[in-house]
Amino acid sequence: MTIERPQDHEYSLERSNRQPSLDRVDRQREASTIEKTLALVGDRWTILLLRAAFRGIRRFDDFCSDLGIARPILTARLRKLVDAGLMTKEQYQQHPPRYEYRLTPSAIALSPAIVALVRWGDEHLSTEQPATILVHAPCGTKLQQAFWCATCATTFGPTAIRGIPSDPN
Amino acid sequence: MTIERPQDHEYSLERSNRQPSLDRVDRQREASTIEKTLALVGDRWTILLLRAAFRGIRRFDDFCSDLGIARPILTARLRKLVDAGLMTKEQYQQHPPRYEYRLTPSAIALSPAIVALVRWGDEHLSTEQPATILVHAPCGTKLQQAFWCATCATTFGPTAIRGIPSDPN
DNA sequence: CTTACTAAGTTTGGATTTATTACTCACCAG
DNA sequence: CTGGTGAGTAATAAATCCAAACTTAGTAAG
Repeated sequence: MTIERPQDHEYSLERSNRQPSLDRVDRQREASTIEKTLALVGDRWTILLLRAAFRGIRRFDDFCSDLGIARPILTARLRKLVDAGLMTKEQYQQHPPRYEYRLTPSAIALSPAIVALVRWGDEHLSTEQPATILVHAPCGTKLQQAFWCATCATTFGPTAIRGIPSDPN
Repeated sequence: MTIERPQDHEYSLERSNRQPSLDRVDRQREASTIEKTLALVGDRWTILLLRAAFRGIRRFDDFCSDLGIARPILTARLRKLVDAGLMTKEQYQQHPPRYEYRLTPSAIALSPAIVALVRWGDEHLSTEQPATILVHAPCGTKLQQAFWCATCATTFGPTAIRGIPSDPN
């Protein structure tokens, strides 16, 4: 009994979607958002790509040589990010048509996650001094990252987090 | 808040040297940490696995049914995480030998990144209300996440981040 | 006017990685 | 001795990755 998928190749790369069994659909409600998030940015290149974009890289060949990513994969990733609204492709020159890719506000909102990953790697995986450190621009102090409670006006660590069922009403 | 990218390649120290081989090595030094990080947690399952562990899941089959992950992949991912020191495998019962997998402090330190991803997904990818929301345990207020400057004693957003070359001591 | 070059891709074919289905192994319960 | 469970392994099918070559559209050099 084969499980032939109907062809919905909107994004060829997203087709790794798992075929839901029934209890999976149930879990869908709870977990699908992060699954969607990871389907979008959870591969080896996408975060690297976004990070390069945060560093100011905008053009196809610059991404290519900066990351060492193969061209077809870069094409696919850029297209996926553009389709997802994380980047825009803009023509910056008419005569030889040339494009550049820019981050949208939605992608910029991902920076806490990327920063957290970079910082974790620097602290737990790196043997030597990281080459660059992230600082608070106005004062140059090394950046820290924290959970923040507006009510208590305090920062806190991961042990003080709790997940509660959302109560929309 | 303006959509100002936190760069503008004024000081692109690293890109001045365009030698392909050198450039690669050079990039190594700067980027290898995040590349290692992503090699470890940057696939579709590992983050999901960690998130399940954060929710309290510890046993092989529970991961399996909670995530819908295939067994061989779960085996591989768990082994990778154990090897990397993110989880421990502990025998909790002798007679039929049974194991449970627990997060190490190193993995718990990843929670800001995972939380940031979950939150981003909830805000930018989800159509409906997320099923659970994360709150500050003592007071129940919805958690926020921020960059924090110890010197200025203030929180700030991604636009106030700058990367500077690290200056050891 | 032919050759060379650049930016931004696409095509091709093979190597590598991931996933799925089916199976093992050790133990326990009846 | 049959069936069930937890924790895997094996074999195979499928998707993905990458390198290198090719395309396209325009510019520059000789």
